[in-house]
Amino acid sequence: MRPREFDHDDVLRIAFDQFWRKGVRGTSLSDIARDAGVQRGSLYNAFGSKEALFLTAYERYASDYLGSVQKALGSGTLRKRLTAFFDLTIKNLRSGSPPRGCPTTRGLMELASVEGEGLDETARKMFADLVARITGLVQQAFSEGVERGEFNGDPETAALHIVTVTRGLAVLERAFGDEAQLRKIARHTVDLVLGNR
Amino acid sequence: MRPREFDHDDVLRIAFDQFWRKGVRGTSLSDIARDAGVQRGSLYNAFGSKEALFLTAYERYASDYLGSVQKALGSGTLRKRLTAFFDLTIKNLRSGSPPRGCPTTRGLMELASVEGEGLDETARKMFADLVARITGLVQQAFSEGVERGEFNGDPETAALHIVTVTRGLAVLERAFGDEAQLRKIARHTVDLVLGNR
DNA sequence: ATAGTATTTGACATGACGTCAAGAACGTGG
DNA sequence: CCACGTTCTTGACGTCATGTCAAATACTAT
Repeated sequence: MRPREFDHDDVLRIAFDQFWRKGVRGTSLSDIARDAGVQRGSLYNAFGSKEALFLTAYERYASDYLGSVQKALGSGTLRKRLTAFFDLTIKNLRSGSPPRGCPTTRGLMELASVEGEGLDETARKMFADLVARITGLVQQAFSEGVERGEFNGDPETAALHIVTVTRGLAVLERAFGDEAQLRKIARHTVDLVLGNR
Repeated sequence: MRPREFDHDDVLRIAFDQFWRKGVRGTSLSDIARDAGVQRGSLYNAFGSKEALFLTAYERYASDYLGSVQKALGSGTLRKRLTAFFDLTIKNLRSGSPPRGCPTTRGLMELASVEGEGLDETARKMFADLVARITGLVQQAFSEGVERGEFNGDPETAALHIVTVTRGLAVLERAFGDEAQLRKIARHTVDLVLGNR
């Protein structure tokens, strides 16, 4: 076996960063190859296609991100948990300079086209899966809140509402880029759901 | 002057439909030209570029859509107005078969990339403008609700929250495509904001 | 050492966007 | 009524993207 001349993980990091900044369709393999100091052909050999490279790179991100969501939602009062979750969400979609928005939401809206047979459908499932898992974690936080008398209502509906707001924040971020506004909406939402204080 | 051999508006409709279905970057001018029975060159002559064609086509949609939002939010109790607004939102993003999602949200997330100088920034402003106008209309509905004693709270914050939820619905639609779930979230949001009935 | 195998590399095919010059169709002024 | 100019159309071209392939290359394991 001839040894690979580049680091698999380095390329994945570089690729994800480019995809995040410029979108999947807006990023060419030549860009990534140049940035990584690799020949384009080597990327095809290692990953198969641009789509496959994206999926692999995104999976790394998704698993990391899910971990931090779990951590944010894992301890403290329900109010603390939700606040931490919103903080994490906003921090994520305002990361980078200039900020890059939410990779999941951006990817989902960009790739989940209608005709989608090939990648589009695979990618859609991946994004949808992440959103579903996150919703599950939020729902669990609400359920525990019910047990502790911090919340009375349907945990599933409440979780869906919270996650919907976070996805909406990802959209508003692209539209306005006003972080203070995003925080205001987040605070308002928590107050609305849990009562004013 | 040689007369144009195709209908300007027909092409805009066809183009917007394609952009909506497959995304801006996912649609080629050849596709549109074939669909419209026009030579690709004619499109360049008439509109200048793919981006310009998209902007023109989108502007038509935006102005129509803003009109229907205005209508939905224009009369009845505040609860009726918000419900009509959510109904319109969901109907819009579930239109077509298969459903095509929200063109504004999809376009915004697809095009509002970071490097964005040229089109990206122009398009971003256009999308952001529509979202801002809609927010204004919702805010006005809340303000009138305050005057009539149907609501007490900050209209601006409330409007931002509502619009955030509608943008979030556009994202969840792509992820899950479950219309009943979207309606449930919408109903829950109205109840949350206006009190349980 | 050598044979085998995976990686690299460069050439190629296809299809996208966009430009350009030449041709075609129509109004208009003599 | 005819030639002229303006606009639209058409096809060829350049560039850059994705993806494939065969040949060259550099290790590993026998």
